[in-house]
Amino acid sequence: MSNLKKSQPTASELAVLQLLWERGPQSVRQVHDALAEEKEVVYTTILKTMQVMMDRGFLTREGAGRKHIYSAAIAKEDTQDQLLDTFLDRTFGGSAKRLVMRALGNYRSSKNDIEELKAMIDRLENEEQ
Amino acid sequence: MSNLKKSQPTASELAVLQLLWERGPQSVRQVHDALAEEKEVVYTTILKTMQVMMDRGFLTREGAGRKHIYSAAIAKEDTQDQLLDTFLDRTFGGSAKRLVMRALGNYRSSKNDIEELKAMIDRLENEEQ
DNA sequence: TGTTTGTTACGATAAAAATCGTAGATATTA
DNA sequence: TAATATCTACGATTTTTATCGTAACAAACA
Repeated sequence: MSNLKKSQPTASELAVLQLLWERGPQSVRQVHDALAEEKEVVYTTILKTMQVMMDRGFLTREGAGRKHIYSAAIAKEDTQDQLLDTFLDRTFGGSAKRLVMRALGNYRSSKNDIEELKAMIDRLENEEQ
Repeated sequence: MSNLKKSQPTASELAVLQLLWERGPQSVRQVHDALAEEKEVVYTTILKTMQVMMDRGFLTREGAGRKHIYSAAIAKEDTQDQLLDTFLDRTFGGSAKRLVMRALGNYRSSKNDIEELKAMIDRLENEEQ
């Protein structure tokens, strides 16, 4: 059984990925402008980050003329799952239950959220064999 | 409204904290020996880490003779809450619901876990005004 | 055509985190 | 007491992450 930890995106890389997942393929300029609204940052910083992400296999790109258009090369769900797993170990000693209870306790849920949650629980109960 | 990000413990620091939260006050030697079971690491690395954590206000200590006994100076729950909040933003775009659904989907829950979860949901529903 | 503007490549630097080695003091024990 | 073992303090180094500046080139356009 392989126990290799796949390398995971860093915080800044994740910010880029979030954007690409949400808005689809983007140029460095687009990513920069969007991120710069949150926090001042120089264009080439984002460029460099995205070039590193290419090397790490997190992004692909297409050269449309002189510009490049970047896309996420790793799936949102897989990535989130891996990060969740790491976070769970580090912070909650691996207990998903504790994490869930805490999240539910700390953040307000709408009526709708609660309905979905109930449905999820029903599914879990039925899955059990 | 203060928007200051309190500095949060790093991954290695969290490993130390987990131990102290779980087992209570410990010497560097004890912490080192426990952590070394997981991953080879030199004694002074842990010592240094814990000294830094003192500076950062994450630990306190008592000098019992020549040895020091360290305790966690920050509360487990508070710390977990802050880390959860950061993680939620970074990885799930701030959506607690998505995080919860994912956690429930990915990790097996015992009958007991599910009961607790239902109880929690009932509480949430009643809290609503 | 020549000037301005936008883009990439890439090294350099800075900042943050993790790791280690050595020196000096104290305790233990042979 | 002398040798050995255990600790702490602390600087230094390494590793990882984040940030930036400059050069080269192409595109737009005055």
